[in-house]
Amino acid sequence: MTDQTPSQTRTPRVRFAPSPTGYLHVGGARTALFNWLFARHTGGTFILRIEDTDFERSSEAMVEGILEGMRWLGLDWDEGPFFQSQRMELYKETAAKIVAGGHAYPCFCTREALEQRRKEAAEAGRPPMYDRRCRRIPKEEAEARLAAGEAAAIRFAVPESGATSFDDAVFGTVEFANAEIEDFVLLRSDGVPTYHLSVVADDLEMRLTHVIRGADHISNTPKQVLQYRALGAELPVFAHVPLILGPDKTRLSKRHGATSVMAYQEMGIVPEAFRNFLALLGWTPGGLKDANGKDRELFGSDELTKLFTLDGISKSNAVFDNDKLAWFNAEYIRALPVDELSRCIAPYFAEAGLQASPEKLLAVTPLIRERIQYLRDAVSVADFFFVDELAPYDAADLIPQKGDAALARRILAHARELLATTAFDRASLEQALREAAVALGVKTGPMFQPIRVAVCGRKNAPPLFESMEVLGRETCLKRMEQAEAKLAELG
RNA sequence: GGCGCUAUCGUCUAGGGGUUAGGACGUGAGAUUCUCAAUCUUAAAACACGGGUUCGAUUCCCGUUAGCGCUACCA
Repeated sequence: MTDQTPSQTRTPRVRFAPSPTGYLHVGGARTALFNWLFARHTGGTFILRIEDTDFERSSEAMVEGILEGMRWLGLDWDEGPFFQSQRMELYKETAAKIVAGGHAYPCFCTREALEQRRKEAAEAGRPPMYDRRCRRIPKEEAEARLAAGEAAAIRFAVPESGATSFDDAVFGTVEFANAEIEDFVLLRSDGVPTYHLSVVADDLEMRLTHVIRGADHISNTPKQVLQYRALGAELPVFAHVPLILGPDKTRLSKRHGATSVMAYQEMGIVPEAFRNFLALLGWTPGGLKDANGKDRELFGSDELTKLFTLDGISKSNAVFDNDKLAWFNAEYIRALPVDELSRCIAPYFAEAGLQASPEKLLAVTPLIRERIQYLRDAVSVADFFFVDELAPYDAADLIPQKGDAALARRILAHARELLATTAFDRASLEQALREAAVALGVKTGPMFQPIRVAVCGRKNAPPLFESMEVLGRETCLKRMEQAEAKLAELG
């Protein structure tokens, strides 16, 4: 049976509840994004809750890492961060309520005994479920043992027959036979709640209307539904989001490369691009065509929040495609105003140890913005603007066609003379050098290559005249002389 | 193994009982061009398989297969 709840009619309250056992990873980021988009779309509340009940694996550094990732992505939360480690009383009270209702019981089995039995079951080919032996201990006996100080975990008493189901906003009705659900632990013998208890207690206490989370939680959901029922509480709307996979179609993990959100920041992904990309991984806005009748994919945050609904979420897992992310990123980079882009790339030059004044960077930015996919690429594309000495390059690159070194020499010598006197703006430079090409009887392609290599130190570079203008007469002449010397060496 | 979920180009996806199965990324070709990029044009590229239901299934149903998830006193 399925509980229909008024959850969908109340002002939505949703949450992102990561456990700080690692940095904010791509999958978590998308879950957070979906919750955030949903909250912003509906005018609801987005809550951040840190699930740090696993003290061994949780750390403060990871909490900070997660918050950093959230901030970078621009996913601002309205309440929290709340820490489960600070809400222990709530969980104990909730467990006590469930016990009082007769839906849970103390279990005196030790971890070791449990493990042993599981092993035996595995060997015997039996399902490794808890055998519910402590459920049969008479109440008085159990209380006596508790009173005597015997350690006990609290287990939920799952109905032995029937089925538990829920209506998922993405997957529809999902049903599990109760016989398949084991008597899971609510409270460990040291009094620390398990995930199963703490989510339910918190989701209830925080009055969440929707639980949007990874599809890996589908099988946990009946355990939670059972608790809602035991507590006489109404169910939130569950919406399970398909998982993000690596290129080999296994769940995305470290061995697929960058998996931490901040690694993408370091590569020079812009947050808007990442959001756009992530949003479209497992979700599509309904039937949006551009002027040419093609499906649109570029959506800014405002548009994303306007468009986002749960029923656009797909059911199948999605492979994380770096190439597509790079494309989104390049699109966003090109759409950025020049001054903003130049501020965005500045840190990468500093990191590379290059002195890049804001003024010069601003002049360089329009020359490279169509040539980078990641912000970080700016350094490798534009470093020659900011170095005193060009990195060594192959002198052979100076020679335009079929080893005609003499031609290269003539071009460079002629151009150098010209550049000593012509006005150093792009238009004048272009005019002068084009005329020179005619004078030398050389096509523009071969004409410009030696100059480009001499001035930029590479065969592929931003537009020549604009680059020379930024570089300035002095630098250009110096570099051309050096190139001529290199050519001479070559013989 | 058990349980659950899923299945359209290489990838993200649209579509839906009768379509030339649409778009995007990537890839190939061409155009443009001072190189590279950007841009434009263009090409190749998919309904996992087998049974039903139906006049007709890629679409609905069942099964198979595959993938993924869960199977802890982790979350």
